Amino acid sequence: MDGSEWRAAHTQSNAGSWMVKATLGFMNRRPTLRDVASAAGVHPATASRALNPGTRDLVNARTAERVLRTAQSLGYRPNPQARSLKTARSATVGLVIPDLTNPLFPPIARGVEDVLSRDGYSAWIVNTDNDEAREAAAVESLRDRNVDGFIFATAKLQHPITTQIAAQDTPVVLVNRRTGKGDIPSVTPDDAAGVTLAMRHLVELGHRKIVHLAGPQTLSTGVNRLRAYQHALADHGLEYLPERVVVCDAFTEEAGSKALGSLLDSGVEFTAVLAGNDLLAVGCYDALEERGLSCPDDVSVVGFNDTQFMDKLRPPLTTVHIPHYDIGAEAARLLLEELHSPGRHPRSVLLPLSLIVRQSTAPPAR
Amino acid sequence: MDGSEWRAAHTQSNAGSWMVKATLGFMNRRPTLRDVASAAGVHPATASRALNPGTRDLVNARTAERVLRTAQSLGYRPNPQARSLKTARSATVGLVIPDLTNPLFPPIARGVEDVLSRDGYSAWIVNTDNDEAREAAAVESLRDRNVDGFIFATAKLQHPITTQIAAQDTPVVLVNRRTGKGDIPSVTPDDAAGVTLAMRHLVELGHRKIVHLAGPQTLSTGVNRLRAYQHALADHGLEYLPERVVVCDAFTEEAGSKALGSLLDSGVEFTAVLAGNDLLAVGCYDALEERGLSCPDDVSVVGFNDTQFMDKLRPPLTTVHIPHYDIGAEAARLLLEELHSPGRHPRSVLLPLSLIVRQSTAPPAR
DNA sequence: TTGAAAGCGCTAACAT
DNA sequence: ATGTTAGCGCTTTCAA
Repeated sequence: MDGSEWRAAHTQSNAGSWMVKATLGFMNRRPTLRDVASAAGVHPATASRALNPGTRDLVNARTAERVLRTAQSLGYRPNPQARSLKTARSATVGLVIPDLTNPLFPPIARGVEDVLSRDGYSAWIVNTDNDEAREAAAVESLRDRNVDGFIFATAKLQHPITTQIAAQDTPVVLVNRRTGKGDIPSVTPDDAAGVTLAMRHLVELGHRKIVHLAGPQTLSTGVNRLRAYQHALADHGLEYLPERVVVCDAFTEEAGSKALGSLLDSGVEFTAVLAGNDLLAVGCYDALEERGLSCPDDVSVVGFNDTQFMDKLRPPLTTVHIPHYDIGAEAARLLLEELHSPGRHPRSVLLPLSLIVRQSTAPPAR
Repeated sequence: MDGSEWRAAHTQSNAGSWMVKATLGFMNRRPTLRDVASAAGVHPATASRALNPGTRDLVNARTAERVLRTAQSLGYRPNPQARSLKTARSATVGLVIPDLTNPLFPPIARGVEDVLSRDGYSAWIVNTDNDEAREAAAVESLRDRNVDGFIFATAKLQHPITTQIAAQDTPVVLVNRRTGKGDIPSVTPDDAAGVTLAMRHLVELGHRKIVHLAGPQTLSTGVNRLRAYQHALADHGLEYLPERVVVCDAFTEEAGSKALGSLLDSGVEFTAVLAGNDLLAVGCYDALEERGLSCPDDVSVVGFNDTQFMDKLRPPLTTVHIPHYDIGAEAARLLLEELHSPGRHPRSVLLPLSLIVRQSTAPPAR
């Protein structure tokens, strides 16, 4: 049977329709399948078959038609819990997000939802607040609710939870970040390519002393961007100096401010900063301002992600643009594939990105 | 029985625990209540009573203890769908949001989730994309899933959907916006007070010609802030000129840019803008920049909401700060009250706010 | 092509 | 204090 029809069958809104009946006194509860069946003069099993596109052709066309019309006129809507109890599926997907207030994630969530809903699925969004215990609890709760698959935006290089779930034949797709082994399908920006673009831009402006605020080295984004920074230095014939890298313990404004602050105060020489992401870059702005320094006059800054408002900052942030919405959409597509034909062709996708040059980068003063 | 205990009972994470059993070959499916019961040597009904804090005292203390331990050791987790099917409750609340990429809403959602989860409830977040049809579909889908209540961040002055749902004795709380009749509990910022603060600030700086970019007049926030603008003018002995107001059709950057653009191009004189919210204010920045004008040198701008990054704009935006997280948290509290004791004391809450003065406001040039 | 019957996992009224 | 029974609303064998 065609799963997508099965799910899409009752997705259309009959909003308020049974309420009309209720108000008119025909019925004071939601109609059930039995109600439809008896109103149509058939057995509930027949009504069920008629109502589900996948089994519809097991029933006489005229009967099916009659059942459909009856259901429509009663404003019947199937009870997903009952269906799920019976079938052990739920047409629902868990979307696990580390922090919804990070502007990177809402557009990704939108992409996920749009693609899923086209296929009759919905997303259950949970926030883990970057906390492993909360994540474990949230995931258990989603499992309890019989979600058919997961999309994780919380992957770490070592992330037992995704491994466990994937091992249980529950479809999983990672988004934005990957795990270390790379054995789980994922949709991420091409971190290395992004850093390459950013570094070339800085070098072309004339920068030779470029520091990197690296993200947590427990995350693929943190590690990949750091490595790409090192490679870019080599490619441009520049020396890699360990003191020019600070590893931040979180992708937050505060961590960025602290990291750049420590560099500025340490006497390490540099004219440009490659920040691990936009929030770290915003933290750089804070650190510079606190010390009366100017961006880009004293220091150039490049971010990563091109999140909302980065074009409105002072100064507007030069950053690597990633296709947020598409990342989510593509992740949902991979998951749907996996749901429809398990194990067919798992794969990981790197999405292309581009450098957006704004006013936070300029040639070095000297 | 104590509902909160009932729900909280199995909220703790046993992550992976039954998986261990499965791996060890004791069982290859999730243990059910029957499994627990038979392992503990009692009838499923007894196990159920023992497992639910609210009915626990109906059963022998030692038996209860044994059932609990058995459940724990098997890694038993109740199936919420089965429970919901039986009880017609779900310990779940629908959170209806117009647009998750508007930075106003994620912190509100966090507040909602935190308070709900403390009481064993979870939130189903749905995005309506400001579209009535999508909203209707989403709400129907939540109803299908037996949510116990709703929190709407999408209220319009005329908003049949909330009225309908509230009329069916489903608890509803509005957040950020209210409906026209004001008969549904709500938690909103004190729009009028906020505008009063903002206007006083502008007047004290010396502004006399202040325009207002009003939000949609279908929304309480749009209407309340416009009215408060008019009252503030009167309070300060300033004349209200209709041409100094532009009503925007959405709270978006684009609408703000268009609105201020039309004012600038129309020749209407003004030295300051009271924007209906931060996104409209950001739109003002765009319009000013396009015309080579400077904020605050040529025009002062005040926003509303103090959303993320408004302190990092160029120039940093003077805006009315509202307690985002608390708004969500308080809404969840009201809903929980309503859930626990329906019809006890419905009420609406206005949360206090404060003006954050930054660099987008300055005395007028002349 | 349709109906009968069973059961997903749980709770609650009733009986003991 | 515990067991019996029924049923929430649905799907899916199996039988006719």
